[in-house]
Amino acid sequence: MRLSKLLGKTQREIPAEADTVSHRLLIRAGMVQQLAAGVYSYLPLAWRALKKIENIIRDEMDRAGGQELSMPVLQPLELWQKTGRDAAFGTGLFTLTDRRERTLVLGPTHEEVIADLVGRNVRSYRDLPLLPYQIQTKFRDEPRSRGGLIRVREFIMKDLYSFDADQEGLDESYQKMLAAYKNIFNRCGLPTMLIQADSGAIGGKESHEFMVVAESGEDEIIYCEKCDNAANVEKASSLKERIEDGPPQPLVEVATPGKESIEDVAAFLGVPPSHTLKAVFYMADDKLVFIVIRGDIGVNEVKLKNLLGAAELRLATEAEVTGAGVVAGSASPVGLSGFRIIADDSVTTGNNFVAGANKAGYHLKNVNYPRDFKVEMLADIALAAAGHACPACNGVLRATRGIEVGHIFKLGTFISDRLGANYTDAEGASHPIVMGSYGIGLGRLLAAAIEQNHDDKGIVWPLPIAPYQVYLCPLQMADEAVTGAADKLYSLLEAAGLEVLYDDRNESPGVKFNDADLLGIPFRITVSKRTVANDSVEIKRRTEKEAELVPLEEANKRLKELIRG
RNA sequence: CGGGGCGUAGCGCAGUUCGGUUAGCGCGCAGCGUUCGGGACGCUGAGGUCGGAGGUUCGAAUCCUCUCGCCCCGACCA
Repeated sequence: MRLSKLLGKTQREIPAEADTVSHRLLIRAGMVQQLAAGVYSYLPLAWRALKKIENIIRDEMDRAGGQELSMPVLQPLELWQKTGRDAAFGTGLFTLTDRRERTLVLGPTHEEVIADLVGRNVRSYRDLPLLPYQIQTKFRDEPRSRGGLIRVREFIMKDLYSFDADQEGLDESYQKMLAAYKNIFNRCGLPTMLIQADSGAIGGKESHEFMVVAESGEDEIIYCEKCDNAANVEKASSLKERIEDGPPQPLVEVATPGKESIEDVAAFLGVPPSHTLKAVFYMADDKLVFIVIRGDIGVNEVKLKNLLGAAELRLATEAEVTGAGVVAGSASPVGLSGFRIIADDSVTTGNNFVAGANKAGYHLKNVNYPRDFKVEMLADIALAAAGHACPACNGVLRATRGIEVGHIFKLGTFISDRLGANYTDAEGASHPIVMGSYGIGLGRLLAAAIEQNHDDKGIVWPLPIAPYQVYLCPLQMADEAVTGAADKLYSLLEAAGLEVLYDDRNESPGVKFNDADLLGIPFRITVSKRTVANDSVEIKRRTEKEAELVPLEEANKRLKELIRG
C-alpha cells in the first residue's frame, strides 16, 4: 500500500477529548474516527490490525472444535422476555420498533438466539457437544462509553457458546476455551491475567475474565503476591483475621458526644476500627436493608446484590435512613427491628465490639454476636482490598487495574430450560442442554494491545497483529536513484508476500521517521542517497534504536528471516 | 441519572467577562520555489457565520430562554 493513497492521515496534535493512551494514539495515527458517543469507524490501518486479530481468534476457535456461523443482529424482544434477561439488561438493550409495531432488540449477545437455534436442531446426546461461534457486531446502550475503543456502544465480538449433555461436558468445554483464549492472547502479544469474576447480567455460576493490566483499565483486580489467587474486586474475598478481645463482657452504654464516624468513635474510645461494627444502609429494589459489618471492612455491593437477589441496589440516602427511624451515626442492630438485617461474617471474628446505641451521642461497648443481635443472613459481603490477607495462602493481597479483554461463563441450564433447548439421553429421558458462553471484544483487544505496546513516539505493534509488517521509507523522493531503488524493492517485497506500507510521500526525513514510529509498523526499511551509494538499505526494528545495513539484493531474504523470527 | 467541563475552519486554540467595521492565530491543506538522515523555509491561496432554534437590541460568537451534541468523575455496565 502506498501511504500517499491511504485513507487516514496522521495528526500532530492530540484531540482534546482523548484521554487514554490507546485512544490518543489511534486518533493521532488516523486509525479510528468517532461518529457519536461510543461509535467509531475503523480506518484501513486499524481494520487490517483488527482482521489479523480476528483471524487469530478464528484459527484458535476452529482448532478447539468451534464451528463458525452467523446469527441475526435483529432479535424479537419476546425471546428476551422468555429468559427474563430483558430485565437484567434493562436500558442497556437497544430496541426499535418495526412497521408492525413489534419491538426488536439489537443483539447485545446471543445466548437466546443460539439456544433457540440449537434447541431446534439438537435431539440427541449424540449431537453434543457443540461449539458454535460467530464474530459479529454487538450493540449495547452503555450508560457511559469511555476511553476510545475501551468501552463502546457498537463493537465487534467473538461469541462462542458451548452445549453439553452434562456438567462434566461443560467443564471440558470450558477448559478447552480457557486454553484457546490463552493461545489467542499470547499470539496477539498480550500478557493477560486470568481472574475469577462475577457473572453479572449474563448469569451462571463460575466465570473467569482475561485481564490486560493497564492504568486505564476499568476493573480493579485483587491478586495475591504469593500464590496464583486473583479475582475481580467484585468477586474477591480476603481473610478476616480473628480479633482477640477476651471472653464476652456485659453490654455497656457509653457517651460519645459528637462522634459519628467509625474513625472518630474508635479513636475516642481508644480501640482500633476493627473492634467496631458499622451499619451501612442500602435500598434494594426500593426496600431499606440494614448491613452490619466490621468497622475496618467495606461492603462489596456486587456480593450483596447477588445475595439479596436484587435487581437494583444503591446506598440509601440520609433522608431514607432517618425516615426509617434510624439514628444515623449511632445505628446498630442491637435492639432494632422492622427491616432486613444482613451481616457480613466478619461479625463472628471477635468479641466485645463497639457499636451504635441507636441513641444520638451514645455507643455500646462489648457487643457480641449472636448474643446481642440477630440477623436474617450472615454471609461474605466484604470488599477485599490491597493489604488484606489471601484466603488461599495467607499471603498479602495487592490491587491493580485491568482491561477485560475476554470473559468466559459456565451458564448451566437456566437459558436452555426457559427456551426449551433439550436433548434426549441414552435412556430416552429429556434434559436441558448445559450451556457455556465465551466472549472476546475485538476492538477492546486492539486498544488493550496498544495500551500494552507503545512508547512516547507511538504504537509498537506486536508483529502478528501489525497492520503491515514493513514500512518502506525512501528519504529523498526527488532523487531518482532512491525512488528507483525503493520502487523496485516495493514490488519485490510485495511479490514475496510481505505486507509493505510504502511511504511514497515527498516529505522530509523527520516527518517520515516520526510517522513511521507513530504508526508502529514492526520493521522500517530506509532507502536514501547514502544507502543507495552502497547498494544497500537499512533495516530497523520499531523496538530498537539501531538499524542494520543490508545489501539491497539481500533485503528481501533478511526481512523474511526477521519476520519468521 | 448526579457532579464537572466543553462546542468558533480538518485538528489545536484565542476572542465571550464589559454586544460595535470584512471573526483571528498555529498546524494541516492547495500552488510555486528553495530544502531533505528525526516533525525545514519563503511567497501566494482556499477554507468557518461561531452546535441548533427562538428572543432582546439599531447591531449578537458575545446577553436571555430553550434545545442538541461531546468529554471526564460517579452511578451503571458480560
